[in-house]
Amino acid sequence: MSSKPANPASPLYEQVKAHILARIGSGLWPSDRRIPSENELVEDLGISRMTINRALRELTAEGVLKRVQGVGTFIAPPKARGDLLELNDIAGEIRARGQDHRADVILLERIPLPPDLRPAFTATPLEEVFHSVIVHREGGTAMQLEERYVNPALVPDYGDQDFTKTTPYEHLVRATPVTELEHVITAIAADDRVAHLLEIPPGAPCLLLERRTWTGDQVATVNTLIYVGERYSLGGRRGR
Amino acid sequence: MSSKPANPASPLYEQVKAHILARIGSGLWPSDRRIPSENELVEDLGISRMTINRALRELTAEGVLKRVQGVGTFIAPPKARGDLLELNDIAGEIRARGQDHRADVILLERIPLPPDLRPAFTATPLEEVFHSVIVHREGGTAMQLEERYVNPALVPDYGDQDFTKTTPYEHLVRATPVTELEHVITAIAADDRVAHLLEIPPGAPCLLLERRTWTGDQVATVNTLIYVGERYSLGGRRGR
DNA sequence: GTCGATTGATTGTATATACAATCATAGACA
DNA sequence: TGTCTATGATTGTATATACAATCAATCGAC
Repeated sequence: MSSKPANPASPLYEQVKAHILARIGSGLWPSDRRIPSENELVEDLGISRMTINRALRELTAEGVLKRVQGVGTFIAPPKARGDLLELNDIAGEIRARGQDHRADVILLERIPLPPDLRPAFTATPLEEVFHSVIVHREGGTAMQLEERYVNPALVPDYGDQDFTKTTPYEHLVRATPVTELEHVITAIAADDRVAHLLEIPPGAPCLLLERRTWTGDQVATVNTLIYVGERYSLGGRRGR
Repeated sequence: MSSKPANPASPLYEQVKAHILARIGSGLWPSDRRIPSENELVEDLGISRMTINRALRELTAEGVLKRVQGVGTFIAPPKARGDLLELNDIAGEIRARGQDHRADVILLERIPLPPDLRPAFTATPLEEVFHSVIVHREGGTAMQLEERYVNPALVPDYGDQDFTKTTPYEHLVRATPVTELEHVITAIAADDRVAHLLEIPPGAPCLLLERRTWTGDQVATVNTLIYVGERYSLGGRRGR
């Protein structure tokens, strides 16, 4: 390795961090790779060990590295992402669990905007919307009932999709980049329709997630997602 | 101020952090207060300046302190929050609706750490925790059952609070600046205990929010919040 | 009274040095 | 072959020292 990192405008410890991040970013140091020890970096970079230590310690605190006393310093695997406020890709989640995902398309059609949805689309007056109802299954067991109303101006081909092969999520994420999002979560008891579609007893507790997304200044989607309480939870983590 | 902080089981810089967090938690050092300078803390605690500096630097990175070169070190104000992922102040929400808030304190005690909570506090081994159970009412109607386990090292006076006058939320926001947060949300059917405390029929759908917060590298609180599905929902909005 | 320079206080960074703690490996011995 | 101990490598912490950079207050000149 070469001598002192360049860019004297920032402190040395920051330069060491940048040096390491560049090696990670370039793929030179992939996940789980052991990097040179502190003393090796002292030789390589001609910087004091305490400065190296600070850089490595901060990258460790930031989740970029993991260190084992007596052993060495390793590139940490990328963090699993998942946040309540993000769009939920139930198919992806199910597959990530090594389970078989299946989508039962109950309905997919273009309809006149129902009067009770007018308030939701006030900002984006429409005559018609796409309406889809899909049950997502994990290993055959119903997990989520998804009902969506989609703005055809943004996704003209929504109605042509085969949602047994792809999912609305996958399609919408590409077609309607989310610039704003609002949601409400509560718990409901499954009524007869929901209980039937999700194959649970009437009255069983379900998580109801209502969500509206915008792309630019247009309402893109209005979604009602119902999860079987016993089979699903939403989680997230937020930190420094 | 007295001499070296106690508890030699942890490194000095951690002890200094705990020492400072205890002063914040006790209300001795409120928001925006300037704390003693590094050199003053060197005198007060008889520890090297580099060790003090490390403690203060880490608390700054964690959002607990803010530092101004040439001026001093200050207690950072609690961050403005207003998001699903943030702490929910049910009392504040109820009052904001112009409704009367009341807290029924079912229990508030200091207990040995229950074995089933050990995993939650793995990162912060404790012998004891504070345990509180409170029912929050809006205009007399039960809305939320709140159960909390609180780290006494961070909030030594938690057990002395009158939570009919203030709320755990108000107290904890001050005492345990949240530097990391994780949660799980799901829907449950109220069991007999919950149904009794929330005055709802057994089996009624409730939103279950389980949350764990960290202050610095210590687990601060482990919370179980149960909301009556029919009476409460959690919402949020996110934009660019 | 205003402006600029100086001073003192404080935080910020870097280095050298020392010792502690942990881990993995190699070697010795039964 | 299995166990135990010693060794070397590595990270972890603590201290002392030095200089840099920034801020606020004070002082002096105009």
